[in-house]
Amino acid sequence: MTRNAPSTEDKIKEAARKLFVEKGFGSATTRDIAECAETNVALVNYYFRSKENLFQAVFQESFAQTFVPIAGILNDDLPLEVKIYKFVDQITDLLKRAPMLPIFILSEMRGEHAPMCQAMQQAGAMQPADGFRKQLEEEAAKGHIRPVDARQVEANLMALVLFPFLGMNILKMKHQMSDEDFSKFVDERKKVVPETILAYLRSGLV
Amino acid sequence: MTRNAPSTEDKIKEAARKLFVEKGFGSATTRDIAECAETNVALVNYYFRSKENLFQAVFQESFAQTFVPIAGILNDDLPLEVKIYKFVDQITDLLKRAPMLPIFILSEMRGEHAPMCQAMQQAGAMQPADGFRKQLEEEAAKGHIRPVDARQVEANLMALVLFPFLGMNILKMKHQMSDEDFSKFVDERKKVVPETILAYLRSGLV
DNA sequence: GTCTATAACGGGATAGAC
DNA sequence: GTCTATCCCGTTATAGAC
Repeated sequence: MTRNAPSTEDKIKEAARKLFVEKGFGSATTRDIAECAETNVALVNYYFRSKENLFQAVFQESFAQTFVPIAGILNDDLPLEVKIYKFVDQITDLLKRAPMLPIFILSEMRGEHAPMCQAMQQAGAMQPADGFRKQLEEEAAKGHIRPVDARQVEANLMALVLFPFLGMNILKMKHQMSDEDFSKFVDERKKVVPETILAYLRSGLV
Repeated sequence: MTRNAPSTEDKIKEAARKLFVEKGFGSATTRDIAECAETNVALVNYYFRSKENLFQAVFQESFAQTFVPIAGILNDDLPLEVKIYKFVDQITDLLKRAPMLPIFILSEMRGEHAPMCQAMQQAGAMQPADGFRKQLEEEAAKGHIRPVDARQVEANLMALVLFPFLGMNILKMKHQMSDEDFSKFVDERKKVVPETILAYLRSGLV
């Protein structure tokens, strides 16, 4: 089972992924995409019928690639502390390989494409992290952590992990970071972020 | 001193702000903008010479409106705990009035417009929060908090405050929030976020 | 300053040959 | 499946009358 040469369809989708993520739906053109895929516009429309269609395909894959693992780990059956470290570690590594995915998803999910949200909600791409909520309630009942709003804790986790990638350009500029500096910075956060979350959960206990 | 009717130039800039923020540079058209400002495309180019020019004007104002207050409060001369509460409170209220600003700024700061970053860096729009760093060092020396990397703490603060607005659509969808629910959610964060930051700073002290 | 009209170009999409 | 050529429309920008 050797690695096949990618089909034209795949090359187009890859090119589309690259350019949509980099420039957004409005600024990426089908001509760009065709050229980047080393074909022509006719083939783009042959395989995907329209730019909008191609975008939907790319967006949904990107969304699944990012947010399904997030919900997955949160609902895993693991001790709380282990889970939080695992979450930060794995999502950080995932994002280091695709740093523009979060800003792409969040920025395209407005304006004309805002209705997509609802569509994906119904497609079940967006599980409410119920397992995580229950776990927090149980730990609070046992007195291991203080009682908390699970939505707030989940938002904090997502915020702390995603933000450096969302604001990558600003961070690099502000602190004059090279790519390598940035990579170190987010690796350090594999320690900082879980400590932050756990300090909050454990604060105010008698 | 009564409220003057807005000049044509101001109406155009307002319309541009609305549409650029809502749809992004690529998807907003000068026709949209002209119509929204109740004029015509000729006047848009009369006042701003090009779409790109108009965009720059709008973007720089938006950037200053968002990130200058952030750096400002962090460098204020206030006790640490007071400052953190003030920061979260004021930035949250600011963003409640302009919830799309953060996603607009971060999403436009890529691709073709990425070079803008450097331009604004040099324009001094991006002070490194040096006062805040020194304050954290002093407090650590006094044993009030543990020794920390100021960049990480600053990133945490920004992340926790900005993220709900960056991910507004996802949050609302995920938790089935109305506008009012969302407003309550971010108001609750005026307590959660400072507690989170302070718990981290104070954790591990003997 | 403001308008109408139009130029000049680039965009998405398709027809039709191979 | 793949290509070239082309259509048609929307877009940015400008010319020129008022």
